[in-house]
This record gives sequence, C-alpha cells and structure tokens, in this order.
Amino acid sequence: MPAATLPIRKPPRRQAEIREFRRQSLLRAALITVGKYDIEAATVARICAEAGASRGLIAHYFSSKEELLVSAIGSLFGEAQTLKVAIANDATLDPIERIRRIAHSSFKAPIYAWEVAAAWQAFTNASRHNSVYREPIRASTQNSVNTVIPLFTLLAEQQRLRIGVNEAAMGLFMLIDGLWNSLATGKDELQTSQAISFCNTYIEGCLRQD
Amino acid sequence: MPAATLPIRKPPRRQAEIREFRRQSLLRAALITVGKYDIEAATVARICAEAGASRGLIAHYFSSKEELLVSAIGSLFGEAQTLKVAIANDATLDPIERIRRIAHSSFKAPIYAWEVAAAWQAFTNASRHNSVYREPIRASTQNSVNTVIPLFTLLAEQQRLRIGVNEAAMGLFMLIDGLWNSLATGKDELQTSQAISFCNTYIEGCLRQD
DNA sequence: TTAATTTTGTTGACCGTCCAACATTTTATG
DNA sequence: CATAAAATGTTGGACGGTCAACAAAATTAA
Repeated sequence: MPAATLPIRKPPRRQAEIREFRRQSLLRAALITVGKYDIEAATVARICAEAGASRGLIAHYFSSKEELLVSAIGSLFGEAQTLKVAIANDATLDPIERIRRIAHSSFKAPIYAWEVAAAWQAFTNASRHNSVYREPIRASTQNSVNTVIPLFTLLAEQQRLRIGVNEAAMGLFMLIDGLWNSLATGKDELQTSQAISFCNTYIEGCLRQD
Repeated sequence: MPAATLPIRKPPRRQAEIREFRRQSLLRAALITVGKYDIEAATVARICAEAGASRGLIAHYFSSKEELLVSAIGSLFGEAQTLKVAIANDATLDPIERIRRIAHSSFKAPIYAWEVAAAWQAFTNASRHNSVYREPIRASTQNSVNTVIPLFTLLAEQQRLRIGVNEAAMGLFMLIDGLWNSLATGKDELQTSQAISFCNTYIEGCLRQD
C-alpha cells in the first residue's frame, strides 16, 4: 500500500483561484483519507491535514463533513463516466475493443488508484446505512451499464453474442465490482493486469466462438 | 431490507447448555447487528440487545468486542466452507454441476441472508485497516478457490475448458464477490436468482462450445 | 498610487455527545 | 450461603460542529 500524498502545490494568490484550489484539495484529500482510514476514521482533522489546512476550514467550503464526502465521491464518478463515454463514442474502434477499453479504464490512471478503490469500497459499504451515498453509487453503475449496452447491441447485430445484451453488460460491471473489491482489500494479491485479463476473459466469454 | 430478528428460543436450563446457547446467540447477534448497522455502529449495547441480553454480558463470553466479531465472521466462513467441500465431494454429480451448486450455495440458505451479505461487506471493508479480519477473509476466498480447482481440472481433462483452471476458479469468486457486494447494498436491485444466472453464465463461458 | 475600509479566508480551542472498557451491584443457581 | 451469571453504574477518550479572533485579499477613497 503505497502512501499517496497529495501533490503539494503552492496555493495561488487570487481569491477566486484560492477558492477553487482549496475546494479541490479538500475533495481529493477526503477521497484519499477515506481510502486510507475508512469513513468513520476519516476525521475532519485528518482530512484537513491531508489537504494541508486546519480543522476549521472545512466549514468554509462545505456545510458538513458529509457534504464534503458526497461531493468527493460524486466528483470521482463524474470523471470516470466522462472517460467511459469518450471511449464509447470513439468510432475509430471496433465495438468489442471499445468495451474492452471501457472495462480497462477501471484499472488504470486517472481513475484507478489504490486509495480510490479503497474509498469506493468504504462508500459502498456506508451506502447501506447512509442514503446520501446510495444514489451516486447506484447511478454510477447504471450509467456504466447504459454506456456499454449500445456496444454490446452492435456486437449482437453481428450475431456474435451468446447471451443477452443487458446480462452481458451488467455481468461485466458485477465482475469489475468484485475485482475492485479484491484490489481495495488486497486480500487475493490481485494485480491490475490480472484484473484486466479477467475482464477480457469475461468479454470473450460473451462471444460466440468462431 | 426485511428485518431479520433472531429466532427466539427459550434458553435451556442446564448451565453448560446456557453457556453454549448464550455464546451462539451472541455470535449470531454480532453478525446480524454488524449487517444492520456496520461495525463501528454495532455497539456492544446493540449486539446484546439483538441477542436478548444486557450490555455487560459480553464480557463473560468474549474478552472484547473485537474478539466476538472475529469469532462471528470465522463461524460464518467455517460453515460456508464445510458446505462447499460437501458438494465438491459428491461424486454422484457431474463436475460442472458441482461447480454450479458450489456457486449457488453463496446465494441460498443457510449461507445467504441479506444481513449476512451486509456483514460480509462490512468486515471486508474493515479488513483494510484491521488485520484481525484480514486473515479469515483471505483464507475463505483461498479455500473456496482451492475447492473448485479440482473440479475445473476434471473438466479440463475432458477438453471442455477454454481458459486456465486457476483463472476460471478465481474469476468465479471475483464475480461472486461482486454479486454479494451488489446484494449487500441493494444498489442494482439484483435478485439472488439473477445472481445465480450470472454465475451459470460465467461457468458456461469457461467452457468450449460444442 | 497609497491609505482606509470591507470582505473573504484561516485558525485552534471549546462543548455536547457517544462509546468501549472497567467497576460495582443485583439476581440466579446448586 | 457461596459462587457464578447478569445487569447497571462510572470513566476517560475521541469525535464533529461552532465560534471568536486573526490574516490576507479586494474594494473604495483620496
């Protein structure tokens, strides 16, 4: 578990920039700290320390610790989804290659980092009891599935699918969740390269053999 | 999320039986309470209430809250593994059918219950920061994988596998982890019957087509 | 431009709350 | 009545949100 500290940049001088800098620092620090310590243990003091700020500052940018955390997870999911859509719309690539790359994007920078996977796991776990986390997480999977369904549909038109389009898409993200789960805990000593292989194998398994 | 209360049985009379009854009650109550509330919020008071006992009782049976929780998760995994081994050794069944049933056992009583999946998720999440949970969880996956490897090997001998034995086995439990993850949170409105279908599809995908 | 004033950013100490562990008292059993 | 079991009381520590005071930047006035 490498210690990923925040890249230290000198805060800008102008107030408008300061605001954005601080806000982003706190968002990223919240994600990293939750990944390192879990939600309950990601105390306001630790998050602010990770962001290089003092305890009280958080109140100037977010109405509560919870609002900060919700914003942090939403920011992560937004970035991941934007990336997926870009790949899905890349008409220069074979549909199957686009599906592969969308899957792979979950295991590469800028989306994947150990602390991020850990934070995802912590938020997913917390979502059972705190409804504010539930919706962004649900929507994220939903968006991901909806993004690959058209690609699987293209494959199906080529008669290359052996199972339903929706099942193929959903199963892929169930598998990815399982792989993130394993990566977050490190319990199976899984490497991201292996995770990518598992995805390829799954996608391959959806296809009819020639 | 149905409220699964503990089945209320009258405590037995003899002391030896009382001890065992109380112990089992506390173990089960710990699991249910962690599933309902998450680890931090599964306070001693709540666990004891779920077990129908008072706060102080826990000290008579376990040296600390943590020891109780570790015992609880160990007890669950032990039960699940025993079941898997029994299926794996059932020579009256086709190897592929044994693999299917082992996978299915993760989504049926007596192993599966919503609170149990939730507790599994909570412990898995906590295992990142508390090493006492790490080992039982790691061992559980390892044991599961080791139990199905011989079965996949049998299939491979029949020339029916399209990917490596180890990959097939590990991928199956990665998928099951993802499915439990989804079931625990309810985020995708997944049903256990669908989860079983996904497992069948995966297992099918490991096979060469005829 | 410079100085005075207002607005925004930042800090660390404080307070009420909650919990696990420990200590004590009450109840049940043989 | 003695001993174990169970219930209840106490304590010390950690948390998030609040706030008064201070610092820096922006705005206005001269």
